[in-house]
Amino acid sequence: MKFSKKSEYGLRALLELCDTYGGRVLQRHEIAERQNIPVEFLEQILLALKRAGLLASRRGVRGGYALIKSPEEITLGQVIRILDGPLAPISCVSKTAYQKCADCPYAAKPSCPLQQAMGEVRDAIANILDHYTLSRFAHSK
Amino acid sequence: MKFSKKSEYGLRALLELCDTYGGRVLQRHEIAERQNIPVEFLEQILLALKRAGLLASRRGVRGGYALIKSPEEITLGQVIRILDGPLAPISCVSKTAYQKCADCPYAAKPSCPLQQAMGEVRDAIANILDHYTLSRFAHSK
DNA sequence: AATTTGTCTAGTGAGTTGCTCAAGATTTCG
DNA sequence: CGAAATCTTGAGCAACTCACTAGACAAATT
Repeated sequence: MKFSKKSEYGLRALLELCDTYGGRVLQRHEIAERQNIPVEFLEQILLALKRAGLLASRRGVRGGYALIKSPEEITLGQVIRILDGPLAPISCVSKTAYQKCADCPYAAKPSCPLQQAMGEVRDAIANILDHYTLSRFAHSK
Repeated sequence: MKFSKKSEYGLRALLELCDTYGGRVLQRHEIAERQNIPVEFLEQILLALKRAGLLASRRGVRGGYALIKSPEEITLGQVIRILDGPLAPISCVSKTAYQKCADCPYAAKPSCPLQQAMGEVRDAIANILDHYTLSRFAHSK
């Protein structure tokens, strides 16, 4: 039931990028050094965030990465879903990636007893993470 | 961010055992068949729950497993922690298995920005799962 | 003693995690 | 233009975890 290093690194990298939002770009090695993240691994993360539309990048000598959405628009939930997949603790209660359980004897019946509890957990997690924006961390370094 | 099959199977097995609580014992193959769980895998789960004090067992001809705590006393949180480990999404916010993050630059400083959010998530999950007892599912088959 | 159960330990194949490496594309600067 | 700096892409890999299997063993019942 843990988040991966990928999410953790991704969030820490975004915290750095928040601090220079609107200003200069940051290069991978700057972020990596400040946040203590293996640079090549960080790169994959930054690229995933770029493909998801959170970051822009420029190659070449004065290249680097920068946020293209404002910190108020980016939630922890978004970031974690990009890097770690759906938040739901079991897929039969996921809203973004629902899947019927294959082997559960309750799957066919009107209501699975576990589904209700797990649904509540999913909602609680999503409620927190989808309302936590990066701006809430700004300059809290 | 998912729970394992182990937890899911464990909870489903406990639902069966709730139904016969106070009455007869259930054998592994009965539970396995009804809940569609590979019997040898289920066994490991039942043994873990036994070692944790939730179940008793008897060997031999009329052997089997039975709950030794009442369904009101067993919470989903307990079960999941036994089978899946701590609930916290990152170990630096776990109450049952705290560990300082090694590489995080915020680890030393008074407050890590992510820790607050993750702590809230942990509390939300624990609040739900530690208050959901097995008795809430009884006879909802 | 034979059978039926649970107990324990180890193994195993597939997939994931966390990370590394190397070749290539793009931009800037001299 | 050419060299250097940077991002880009894709492959590879060791270690681990997950979900399960197998087999020898212990105890209870008949």
